Amino acid sequence: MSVLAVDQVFAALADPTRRLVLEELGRRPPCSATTLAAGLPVSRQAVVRHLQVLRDCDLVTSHRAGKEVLFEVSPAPLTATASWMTTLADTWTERLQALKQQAERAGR
Amino acid sequence: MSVLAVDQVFAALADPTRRLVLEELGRRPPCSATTLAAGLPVSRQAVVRHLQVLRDCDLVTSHRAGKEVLFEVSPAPLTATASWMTTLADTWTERLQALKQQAERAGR
DNA sequence: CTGATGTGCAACTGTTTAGTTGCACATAGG
DNA sequence: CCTATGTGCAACTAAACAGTTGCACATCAG
Repeated sequence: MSVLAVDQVFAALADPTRRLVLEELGRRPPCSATTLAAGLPVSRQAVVRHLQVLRDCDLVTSHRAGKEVLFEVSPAPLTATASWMTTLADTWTERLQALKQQAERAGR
Repeated sequence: MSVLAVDQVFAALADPTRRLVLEELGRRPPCSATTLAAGLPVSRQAVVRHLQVLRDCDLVTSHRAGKEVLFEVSPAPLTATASWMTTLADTWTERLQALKQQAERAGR
């Protein structure tokens, strides 16, 4: 997963309303932006823009069905970003332990 | 980990400059904002504000040493947020699989 | 063909926030 | 005591962004 993609996923998940859209979409069968907006405290256009952002980083997928566009959650980037974070955290933990051991040797 | 904390961690990591500060701090021994700013393309004040944000969600810790304040990475919230994301992704994956099985039964 | 429902696009507003600069205060060293 | 260096606080600017509203276009039903 590229760093740019991680950047986009973080930026997408940083907004509370956008996470709300994502969670609401996760609770439903594939549905349109209009249907989704009916159960949310923002306008349809706002939901559409959020869905576009989420689609740009592949957190949702969309396909036309007749005259409406159906959206669906796609959890793959979430998993990838989570493992990226875990790797980073592990690296820092190792470095911190190395620093502490170094401090112990110096203090002895 | 509370949802509010997850919110803060996402908001903190969403900014590229702030991730740069965090990564740079992870590569160094504990150091001050002034030292850190010397190796970054932004002013000291900008670094200070980023470090305050990072400290608000416990991604870094700080302590006074004489006349300077030393900062250090603290990976715990990162690990917690990563596992939160993994859990969410797993939930959605299960729901998607349930929907597909339902579609198969309906199509038969 | 006509009306109804749904989507797409553009302009506008208000708010948030990253970044800078300037200055006041505190602390170590001569 | 006095100067260096480092930190903390406040005001200001510029850019990004969420949200809204209005209107044009497309699609299905009668």
